[in-house]
Amino acid sequence: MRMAELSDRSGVPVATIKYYLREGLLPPGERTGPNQARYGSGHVRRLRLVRALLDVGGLSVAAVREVLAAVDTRAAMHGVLGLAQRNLELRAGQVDEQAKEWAVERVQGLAARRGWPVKPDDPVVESLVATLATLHSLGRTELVDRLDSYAELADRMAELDLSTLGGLPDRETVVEAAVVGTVLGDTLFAALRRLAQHHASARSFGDT
Amino acid sequence: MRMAELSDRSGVPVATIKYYLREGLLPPGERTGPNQARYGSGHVRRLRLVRALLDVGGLSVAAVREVLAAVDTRAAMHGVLGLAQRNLELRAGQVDEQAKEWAVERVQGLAARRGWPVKPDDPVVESLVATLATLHSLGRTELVDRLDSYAELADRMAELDLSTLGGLPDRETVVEAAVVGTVLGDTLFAALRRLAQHHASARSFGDT
DNA sequence: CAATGTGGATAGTGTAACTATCTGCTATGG
DNA sequence: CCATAGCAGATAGTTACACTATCCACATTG
Repeated sequence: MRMAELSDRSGVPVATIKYYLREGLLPPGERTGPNQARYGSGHVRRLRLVRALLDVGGLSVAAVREVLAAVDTRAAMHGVLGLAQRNLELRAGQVDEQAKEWAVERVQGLAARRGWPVKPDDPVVESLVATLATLHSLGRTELVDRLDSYAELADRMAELDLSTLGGLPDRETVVEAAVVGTVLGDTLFAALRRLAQHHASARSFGDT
Repeated sequence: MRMAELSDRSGVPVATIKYYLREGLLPPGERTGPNQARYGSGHVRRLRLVRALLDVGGLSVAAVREVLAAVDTRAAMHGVLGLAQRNLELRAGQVDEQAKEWAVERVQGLAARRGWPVKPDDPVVESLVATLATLHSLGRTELVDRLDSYAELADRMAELDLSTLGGLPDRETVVEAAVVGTVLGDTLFAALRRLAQHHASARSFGDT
C-alpha cells in the first residue's frame, strides 16, 4: 500500500501523514526505490492510535512521540504510563514556596499510608504537588481533605486497569493497551464522573 | 488597587490582565474616571481562579469564559459542571457510523443500569460516545467490557465530590468549589491513578 | 509515453494565547 | 502647578502548534 491508500484507510490527509512521518509519530515505510515506499496494516493501526491520542486523549504531538517511542522500545510499563501525563509546570513564581512545601508534605504522607512509590522528581508527582498547591492557594482545600478517599478510588481503578491487561497476547499489545487505557481512560472516566455527578446532584439537591 | 498592584498580587502580567478583561474572564474594575478604575480582592481571587483553570485544568480561554459566566449567573450546578467538559467533536467521518451506534447502545445500557439521566445531545454524553467509539475502532474493548465497574467508581467519586460541597457558606462558593473540584479534580485524580497504577504494576509484574 | 502518483523538502496558513506599542488622560510628589 | 510616572483602552505584533500547500525529480501504470 502507498500513500493514497494509507490516507484513505486511516482517514488522515496525505499531507498530515507526511507531517507525522517527519515528526516521528509514524515509522517510515519499507523502501522500494529512491522515492517510493510501501506501508502496511501496522501503519494504518498506528495512524489510528496517533489520532486517538491527539484527538480524544488531548495529547500534544510531542507527547505522542514520547509515548510511542517508549511503546516501541518495549520500555517497562510503568515507565510508559507516566509519559502520558500532561506535564504542567506552573509558570515560575506562580505558586509560592509555602504552598508547595505544604503540598509536598501531603503527598509524602499519602504515599506512605498507601505504600505508593514516590520519587520527588517524577513528573506525575510534580503534577500532583502542583495541583494540590494550586488548590491550597485558591483556598479550596475540601478536596485535599479527602485526598485519602480519592486515593483509595485511584487504587481500585488501578486494579481495574491492570485486570484489563490480563490475557493479552504479547508484550507490545499489553503496553499499547495500557497506554490507550490510561490516556483514553482519563477522558472516559471524566465523562462518567460528570454523569454521575449530575445524577447525585439531582438526587441531593433536587436541581432541575 | 489599580492595575500594577493587581498584577503584582496575582502574578499575572498587566498586558495579560487587559487581555482577560477584553475576553470577559475578569469583570471590569469600578470606574473612578474616564480612564481610571479600581480593582478589589475579588479580582485577585478571580484571576487566580482563571489561571488555575487555564494552567492546571487545561481549559481554553473560551471554556473558562463559559464556566465563569455560568458561575456568575448562579446557574443550576449540574448545568455548570457539564460546561467544564473538554468538547471533543471528532473530525467529521473519523469514526464510522457503525462504531458510533455501537457506542450509543453501550451508553444507553449503562445509563439504564445506573439510573443516570442521559440526553443524547448532552456534550458529556457525546464525549463519552466518541471515546467508546474510538476504543472500538482501535480494537481495544477491554476497557469497555469493564465499563460498569468504572461507572461504579464514578458514582462513588461523585458521592465524594458532593460530600465536599457540604457546609459551604453560600451558593456562589458552592458553585465555585464544584467547578474547581471537578476541573482540578480531573487533573488530580489522573495523577493519583498514575501513581496507583505504578504501584499495582510493580506488585503484579515485578517491574523494576 | 503521457498522465497521474510519490517521497522529501520547504514554505505557508490558521488559531490560540498572549505581548507590545501607542494615545490621550490622570494622579501625585516637589 | 507642573513634570513625571501610571492608567485604560485600542490596535497591532509575536510565538507556538498543528497542520496544509507547493515544488521537484523520479516512478508507476494504463
